[in-house]
Amino acid sequence: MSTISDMVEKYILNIVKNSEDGIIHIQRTDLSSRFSCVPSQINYVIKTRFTIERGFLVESKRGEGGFLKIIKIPMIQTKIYLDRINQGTANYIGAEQARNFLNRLVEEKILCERERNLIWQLLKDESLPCNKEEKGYQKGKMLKNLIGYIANEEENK
Amino acid sequence: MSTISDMVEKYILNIVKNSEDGIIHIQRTDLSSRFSCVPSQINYVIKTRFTIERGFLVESKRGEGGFLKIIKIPMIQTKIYLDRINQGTANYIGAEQARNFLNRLVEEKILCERERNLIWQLLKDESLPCNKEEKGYQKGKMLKNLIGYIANEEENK
DNA sequence: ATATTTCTGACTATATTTGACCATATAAAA
DNA sequence: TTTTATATGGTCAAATATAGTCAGAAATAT
Repeated sequence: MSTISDMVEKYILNIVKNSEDGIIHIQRTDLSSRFSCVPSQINYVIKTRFTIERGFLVESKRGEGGFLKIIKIPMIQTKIYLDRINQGTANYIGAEQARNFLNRLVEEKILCERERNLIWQLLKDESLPCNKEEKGYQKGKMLKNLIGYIANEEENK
Repeated sequence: MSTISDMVEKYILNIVKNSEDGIIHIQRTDLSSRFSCVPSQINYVIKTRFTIERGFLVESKRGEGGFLKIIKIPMIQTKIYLDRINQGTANYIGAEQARNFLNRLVEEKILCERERNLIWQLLKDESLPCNKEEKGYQKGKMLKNLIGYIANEEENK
């Protein structure tokens, strides 16, 4: 009882698994023709299965020579970090919460002070020209991606 | 998976790298025949890859003995550079522009690679859950705050 | 019966490639 | 010296090749 999306997921996972460094390049059109589905279904699979929560980062490029780049990051570490900031609402992060989280990363020597300060310049509310509600989601998203990156870095040591 | 434009870019970069002073003269027609493309594609490569954000200036001359002169901008004093960039930093910043800018700061040794990578996690479009228009202004705002911070880093100590 | 997940397609966004037409510098001819 | 021919490079819009978004239909699970 496997859907097309499940099969596409397995197919991609397999390629990632057989790759040297957990980084692969594939083409959306190739996948969609391989599985006889519309191209946008590949986006659906990416969006629902290759998330930061599941330990993946995805980048892409359009036009001639376009591709999907899928990057595997270790989920366990990601999860630990995600759990730490996810006290309360899942995706919404307040300013205070964000600062506390960064400070904790400094305490744990995951970031140095300068790194924290630089990051804060982008994360602080004054850098986000939108309403309070949106600011919260932006901070959430930004921190999640930061976490994904850091977790990946740890792995590669 | 490399486009013609990518190859032309690499070819030129290599010549620049092997030059004494980072200044080279090449001919548009030579490049286009070498890579079997139309001459205007060389202009495309120049326009998209040899930008000021990436640290290049390009001059040219037409007619008999014409050429493209590609200049790798040498290191400038940190503060002057930041001020110039800050002046030139529009309110609206595209993703490519942002990345080029960060890379430039790394080249100038204003940021180290890790700092750039961390910052990119917050600045990239995937971290900004809003429409394209807003993303541009957010990146502009974030970069300005980042620059402001770096420019005053000494005094803030 | 309703909620959730999956699938589809029309429309959008972006990167690259191509070609027709334009601009300018130098050399040759008048 | 002025005009004309030749040799470069520049611009811009259209064609092509990818990928992304979103809303609604269809299928599946609860």
